[in-house]
Amino acid sequence: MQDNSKTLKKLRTIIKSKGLNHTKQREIIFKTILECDTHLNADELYSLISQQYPSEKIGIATIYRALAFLEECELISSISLDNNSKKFESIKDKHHDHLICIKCNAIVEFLDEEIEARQDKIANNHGFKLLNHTMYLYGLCQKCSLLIK
Amino acid sequence: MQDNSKTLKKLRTIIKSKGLNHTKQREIIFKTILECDTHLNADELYSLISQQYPSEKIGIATIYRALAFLEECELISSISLDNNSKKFESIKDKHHDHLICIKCNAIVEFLDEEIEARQDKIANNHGFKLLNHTMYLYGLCQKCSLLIK
DNA sequence: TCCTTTTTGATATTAATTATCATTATTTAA
DNA sequence: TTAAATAATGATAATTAATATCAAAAAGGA
Repeated sequence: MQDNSKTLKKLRTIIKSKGLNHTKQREIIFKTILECDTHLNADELYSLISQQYPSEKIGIATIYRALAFLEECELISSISLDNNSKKFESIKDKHHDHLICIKCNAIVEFLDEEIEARQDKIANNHGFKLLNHTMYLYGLCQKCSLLIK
Repeated sequence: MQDNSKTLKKLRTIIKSKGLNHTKQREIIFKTILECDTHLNADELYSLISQQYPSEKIGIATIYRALAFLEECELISSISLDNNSKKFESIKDKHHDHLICIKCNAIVEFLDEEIEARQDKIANNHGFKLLNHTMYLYGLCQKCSLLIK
């Protein structure tokens, strides 16, 4: 079982530092994203929370608001996919890049030290101080590749 | 003045090979994307075409259909942006990645064969057939780096 | 507790995209 | 060239993700 108490405390600290209120809803939403090992969009998150916390009755608007807030605080990150919906994941994991199937939207996370090093070098060569990057590889996963042939 | 006749011919060939009909509308839409040097979304394309071909009265549904078709034929490519709209560009220019200064928004385009090769390898290792990718490196350019220190 | 401010939930609204369908255009074959 | 068959279009209805509105509820501080 994972321990997210530290990350949840971070959320509380950020909320307080902004002079905002801690709420059950924001905690549940963030906790659910932390505990989930796949990428979720707003609707999927709404369904999941409705199931796991049936007594809370958290509205879909609150989900959207919390997602925007958490992303602003850099506690979660999002990807815009081709099929018109944004998917979110927590930023507790180490940095990684994404391999995305354009057919079934399967997402594989990976990290390649060689590319990371090369990116640094490229930035340096252009006089840039590299701070961050995003890399998305789009293609067909094995299963979809076979279906198409 | 650029010459897109070859690319337009390619469109005709593809259409014929699929047993479909060549139409004025598809030609105008593709031609407009080819001639435009910025990224356009469906609505921007609709406005542009309405201005440039006022007598044609091409409907917005036709724009969407043509965009989906052209993308399927790999004659254009799209990016899903954060603000809920897809932007399109023609695939005539050589592929490149982007280095972006988060301070002054300067953009440097680059291509690194080593990374490209590595990306292919990574996709293969995960059973993916790589079709496309995007890579954005964010940082501070030399000038902004100095200003901040 | 009371007061002020924030947050929520229900729902209306907006905006991008897709579906429907009658009409028009294109292609092919006679 | 013309007729029949099929594909494509344009107008618009429908759908869907996301945002805005607003009264009611919850939080935090005095």
